[in-house]
Amino acid sequence: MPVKITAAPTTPADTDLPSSDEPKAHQDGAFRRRPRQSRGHSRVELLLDAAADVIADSGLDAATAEAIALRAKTAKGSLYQFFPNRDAVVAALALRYADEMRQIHEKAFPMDSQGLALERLIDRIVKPLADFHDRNPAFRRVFATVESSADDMRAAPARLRAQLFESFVDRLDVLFASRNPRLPARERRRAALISATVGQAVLARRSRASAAEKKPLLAELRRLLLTYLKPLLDPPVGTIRTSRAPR
Amino acid sequence: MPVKITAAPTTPADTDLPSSDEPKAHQDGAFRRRPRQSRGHSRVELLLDAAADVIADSGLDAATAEAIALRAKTAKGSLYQFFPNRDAVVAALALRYADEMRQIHEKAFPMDSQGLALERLIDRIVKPLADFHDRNPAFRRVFATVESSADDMRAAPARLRAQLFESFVDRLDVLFASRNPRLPARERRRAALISATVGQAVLARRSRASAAEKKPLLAELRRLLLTYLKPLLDPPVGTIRTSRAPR
DNA sequence: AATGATATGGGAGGAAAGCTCAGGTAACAC
DNA sequence: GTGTTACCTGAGCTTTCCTCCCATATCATT
Repeated sequence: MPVKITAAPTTPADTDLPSSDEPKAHQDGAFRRRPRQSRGHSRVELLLDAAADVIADSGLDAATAEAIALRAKTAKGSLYQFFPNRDAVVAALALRYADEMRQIHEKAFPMDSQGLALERLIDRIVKPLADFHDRNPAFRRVFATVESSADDMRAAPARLRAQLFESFVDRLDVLFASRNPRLPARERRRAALISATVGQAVLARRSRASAAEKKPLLAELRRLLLTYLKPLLDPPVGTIRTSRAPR
Repeated sequence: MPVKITAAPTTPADTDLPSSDEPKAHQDGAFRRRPRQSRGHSRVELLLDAAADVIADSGLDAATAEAIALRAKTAKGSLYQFFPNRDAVVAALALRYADEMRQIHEKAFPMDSQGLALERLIDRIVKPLADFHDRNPAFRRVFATVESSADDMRAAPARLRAQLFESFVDRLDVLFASRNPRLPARERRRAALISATVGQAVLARRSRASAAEKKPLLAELRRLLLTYLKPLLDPPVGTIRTSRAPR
């Protein structure tokens, strides 16, 4: 359903506002008030889990404040205790996903890539991402939001996804550069972009496929990436696959 | 009874998608009342165009009945004259897209594929789809709706997209079979699925890319598909490179 | 030109979701 | 135990947007 948020009166009598220093950076806007007791922390986690469940089951639009609260076995009021509005819940969930995703990326890109066969390298990156999708069925949907949406809160997941994707492409770019320094930069980046796009798409499709098809689809993705990247990264001796200096 | 669902298109003789010569079988649900004067017809077109504009500019959620009517320089009441509800407008738009898309598919898959080089074949399919994306910036968004959504009307675009995708995969499947009859069916279908997924994803990304990158991205997609499909469709050794008369 | 059929526009009604608030309970510090 | 602060609750207020209605305007046909 179209959900527009209102300017939100925001006339809270006092609101322990900035007060002083703030080590937090981005999450400042995501919370109305940060939880201070363990009870509060776990409630927030509960709410995020509930949101993920609802979204996985019935889609983003079904994740109304009411539905989330209900699923979390709590009251709507509690939700608004910590979150300024409904979209902030989804944004926070997106943040949680993004964090985990970033960790996966961190791990998947080894320093010592040089020694690895391309095949192993692809495996090392693709596998944990597939697992992540399996573990988080709501992930795809949270980040399925499209870019525009003038609204700031609403656009948060899309922005986050763009960032995440960007940084992933950057990593690929660096990796490719280290494997084949003779590959021209533009071409290299394009290959990184394509690889990321393709990987994302096939993984998304895989997560909707029947259990029996999951493994073969993953294998096929590997093969696809391998045949695509091989000529770029492990070029046949003495040839560079570009227009310049064919030799 | 909203939009008719016919899964399993498989053969090239069905084309059961709504075409204007059918009185009121399928679109009965999509229209509250069909326009009978040219004025009404053009108003409907105007409304759909307006909806496409709004969606392209500000996303699906922004396309409220009010916003659409405003953009079309008409009144909400007129909208409800023809459409039973807001979602029906989007559904109708989706239908319009699906129609055009189907025509493109029709044209892109030639009967005489046998004689064509794989490279030309890919071109012939990919190019018109890229053009379509360029012509219809709202397309991606209309069909971006995720599958769930218990609502019948709401889910129409997603169903339509699934159908369209399915039929596209079917066509690829048939094409692949004719090019390499020795390819096992499951493997063949998987290749078709992957090809379609990948093509879709890269085209979607391309439509968001800068003007300068559009062409190279398309070229890269072609190369990707070529290297992926080559070993499957034009197997290196012991192949039957037949056009007809396989034996 | 008359007259019925069709189309238009704007506003009322109402449902659904967002959000608030006053009043309560739990946790923690002393 | 007492005080303070953090948290919880859920009925209800507000907003948004869908949908209906109907007076008025336009068309189409005799």
